[in-house]
Amino acid sequence: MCPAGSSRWCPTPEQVMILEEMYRSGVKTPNATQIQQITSHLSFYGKIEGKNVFYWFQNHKARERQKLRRKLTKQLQLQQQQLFHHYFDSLPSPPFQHLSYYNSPPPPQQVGVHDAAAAAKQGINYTWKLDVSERMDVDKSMMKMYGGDLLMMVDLSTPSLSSPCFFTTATATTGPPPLKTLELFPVTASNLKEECNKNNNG
Amino acid sequence: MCPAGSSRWCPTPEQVMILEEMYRSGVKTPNATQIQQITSHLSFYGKIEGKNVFYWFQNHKARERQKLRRKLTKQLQLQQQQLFHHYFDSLPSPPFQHLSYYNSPPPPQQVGVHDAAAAAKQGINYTWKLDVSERMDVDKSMMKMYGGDLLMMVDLSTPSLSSPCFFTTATATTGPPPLKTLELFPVTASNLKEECNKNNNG
DNA sequence: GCAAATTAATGATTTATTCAAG
DNA sequence: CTTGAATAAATCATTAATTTGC
Repeated sequence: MCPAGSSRWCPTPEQVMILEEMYRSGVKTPNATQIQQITSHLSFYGKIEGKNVFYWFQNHKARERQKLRRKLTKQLQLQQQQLFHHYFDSLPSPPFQHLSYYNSPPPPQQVGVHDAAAAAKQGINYTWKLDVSERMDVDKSMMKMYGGDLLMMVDLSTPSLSSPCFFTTATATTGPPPLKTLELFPVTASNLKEECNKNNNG
Repeated sequence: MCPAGSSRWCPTPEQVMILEEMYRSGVKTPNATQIQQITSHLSFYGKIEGKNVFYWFQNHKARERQKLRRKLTKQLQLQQQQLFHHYFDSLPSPPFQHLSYYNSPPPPQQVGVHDAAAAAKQGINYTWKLDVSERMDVDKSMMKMYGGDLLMMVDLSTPSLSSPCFFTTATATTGPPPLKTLELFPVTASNLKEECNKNNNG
């Protein structure tokens, strides 16, 4: 909430909602007329003046661009992974004819922890087992979902790269995986998000 | 509990608790690696596979959004009702010059909507009132904002030219301005549809 | 109390939209 | 302009909660 004698505008949820809807509708750089109309309209929902609207659109536009740029760089980083996938997809005879694809690496704000040291600092110590035999099950079910379309799941081999917030305890390839590590389930990831954002901003 | 030969996954309370905790902690769209790790982990508490985790996050995210939207929409509509009264209660003695503004097919360089059909599909139909007497205040704030760049201000005199989608509502010479236009307050297409669905289902 | 009927939640699929690369 | 990749929205389908009449 907004402090009583705040020196700056605190938009109400309604105001934000309307502004965002207008932005989506194509109003990116309203002129003075539009700004005033918007201001008049929004003043019903709370204290507001023209410059607030002006700044809002300026900032919002800039930050959308920023988001886009970030997404673009992420996309570039993704290229490697995709090449990786295509490589596996073209393999002659994998255990299954088709591998499934179903999701992407998370957006930057969810990743954020870039190394073990940072993770350790915040006391995040996920330690999970990955049962290779289960991967096949998933692949099969995924195959159904997307009708035989390509793959994913393969980046499991590089979890520490694509998903720095999680650690995977390497499972020995011989014998059934011991389940004891399951007890180390994520106790709390309470400040995971903040840390991730913080790191990501840097 | 879950029927024996159930066709769908029935999460245990522990699984749900953990999933929700992760969601709150910032995991909104886990990638394949994370999904597998989560799956492996949750499998300790009961039968589960990757697609269940995948779907759970998809659904949970969507339904949280939906909940939020619904809440805001309700609030908005409530306040719009209040605005209806507020507006007419505060009407000075007519006749005033009022302008109605239709959110435009914006100029090409700011377009987010690619054609009229798309715009129509999105239900873009803002209709606002503008009290001309308020424009003076704006000019002052705008001047300050733009630090002497007066170009911004001049198009106030020709709103219908600079923004072809501004209409002037002829104020009836006999009686008050038409009241019904306020009902056309900004309502997004998604909101409408959502409400329709809600009504149909209920 | 207790099922049949009804409603609400939610898991699973399908469809539409968005963005950018070719 | 078309297409691929990814996501979100909408929808379908089943399970859980609940209401209702006995």
